[in-house]
Amino acid sequence: MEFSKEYVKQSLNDVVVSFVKNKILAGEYKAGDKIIESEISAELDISRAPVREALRQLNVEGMVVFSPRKGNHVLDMTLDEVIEVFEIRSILEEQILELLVTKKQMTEKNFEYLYDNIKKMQTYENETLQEHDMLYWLNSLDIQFHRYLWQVSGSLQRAKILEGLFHQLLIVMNRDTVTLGTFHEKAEEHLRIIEALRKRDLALILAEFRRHITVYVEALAKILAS
Amino acid sequence: MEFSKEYVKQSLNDVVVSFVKNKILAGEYKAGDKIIESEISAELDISRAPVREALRQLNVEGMVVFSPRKGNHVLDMTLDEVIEVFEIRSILEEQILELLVTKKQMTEKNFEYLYDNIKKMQTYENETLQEHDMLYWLNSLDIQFHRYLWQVSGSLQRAKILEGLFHQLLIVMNRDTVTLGTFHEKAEEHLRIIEALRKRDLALILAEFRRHITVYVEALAKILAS
DNA sequence: ATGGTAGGTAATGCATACAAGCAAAATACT
DNA sequence: AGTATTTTGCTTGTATGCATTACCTACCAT
Repeated sequence: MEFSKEYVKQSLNDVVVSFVKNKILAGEYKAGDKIIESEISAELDISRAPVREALRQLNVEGMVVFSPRKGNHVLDMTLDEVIEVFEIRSILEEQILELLVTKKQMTEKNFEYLYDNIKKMQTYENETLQEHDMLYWLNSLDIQFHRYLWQVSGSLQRAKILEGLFHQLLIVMNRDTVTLGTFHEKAEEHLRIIEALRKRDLALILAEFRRHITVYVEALAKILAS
Repeated sequence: MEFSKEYVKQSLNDVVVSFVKNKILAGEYKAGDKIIESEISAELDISRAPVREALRQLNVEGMVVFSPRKGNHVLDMTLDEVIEVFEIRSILEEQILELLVTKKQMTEKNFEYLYDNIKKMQTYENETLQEHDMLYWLNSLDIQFHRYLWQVSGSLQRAKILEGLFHQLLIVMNRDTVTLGTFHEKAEEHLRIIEALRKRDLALILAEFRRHITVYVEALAKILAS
């Protein structure tokens, strides 16, 4: 992932968007939780104006549900809705993987970034973090892995849509309890996708990706069944 | 399309969103045009607060580009970007058509609505409207046709995404001059899709839909080449 | 003539104050 | 005691004013 070297002052709007997204990654905002404008503005010591704009943005991206004058909430979904989101995410990310084989080929440097990402996820138990921070760290690695592929493909529009869908699924994933156990397998699945990408075997790539997705769906189905 | 009978007071935010979308349909906002908050708030005689929120929403949906402190603009796209949007729109709408064959089958009433929509589009030359109003009327019929299919399929998430993509393409379509001549063919293409849907022949449906899309892409390519 | 600087203008970014609506607690009435 | 009604508080909706920044223009200096 390339970053501009120049310092870009980000608006308070962006600060709030990142703030909320990070809380979702950390499992701090769970499905159905209230999101009160004044609480966020107080916590960040800013006014409600930028908070409102950020929440509107998160609403359009699907993570926040508006209930005018009643109180806004974190998204909650039924299993059917989750499956719909997965279908959309799958097809878009499959198109991206196809692009990475046909048009925008991965460089050696790109592969190095991804191997490094996977390695970090595999060795997470060595870290001495609290469960809460650990969840945030692992989810960050997970989204960085996918986001990197989106970036390299050059498909900004798809990346923008996937950004929202990914967080929607994350909210449901952290619905009740926190399950850290699955990340080892997740790293393994990521590795298989990358090695298929290296072989530039589209059928294999898609097969590995679909397996990756299927594992996720089934985990979510189990969570929502309880 | 079913509407609630109860009167629902819509927020000023929604008013502004509709206002801008309608201007896009009417070809009044063209690619790259400035969108100034204070102008809209003055025209609608409201404050800037709800206008800002609406523009933020339209920004996330892709129709408005923010340039902090420089002045916000209507989207503008290169041909490559247009093609990317089309690829996303195509795959999502194809999934919807598939749903309409496999899961949510169209009722006779649904078909009637669509036939009526097509009929209105075919007979547009009888109307005694200004060119400006005519464009708005025809584009409204066009989006209503597609939106209806999205609604019937029950895929709210896809509908939400497609809503933005559709308007993005419309902006490019009305880029320079207004071309009303193509709507006759468009109505014809819509009709062919519907008749394929009636036969519940998925391969035929997708073939007709892709033809519909291809015609559109080529028209846009011609516009952007000039 | 050219380049740079200062000031004015126009647009968005943010803060604050007040209005409006909904829900639940508190009160009054039967 | 139970039900209707009032009240209060919480949360979002909207308006307004000031702050900040980018651009444009004019002017001065080289």
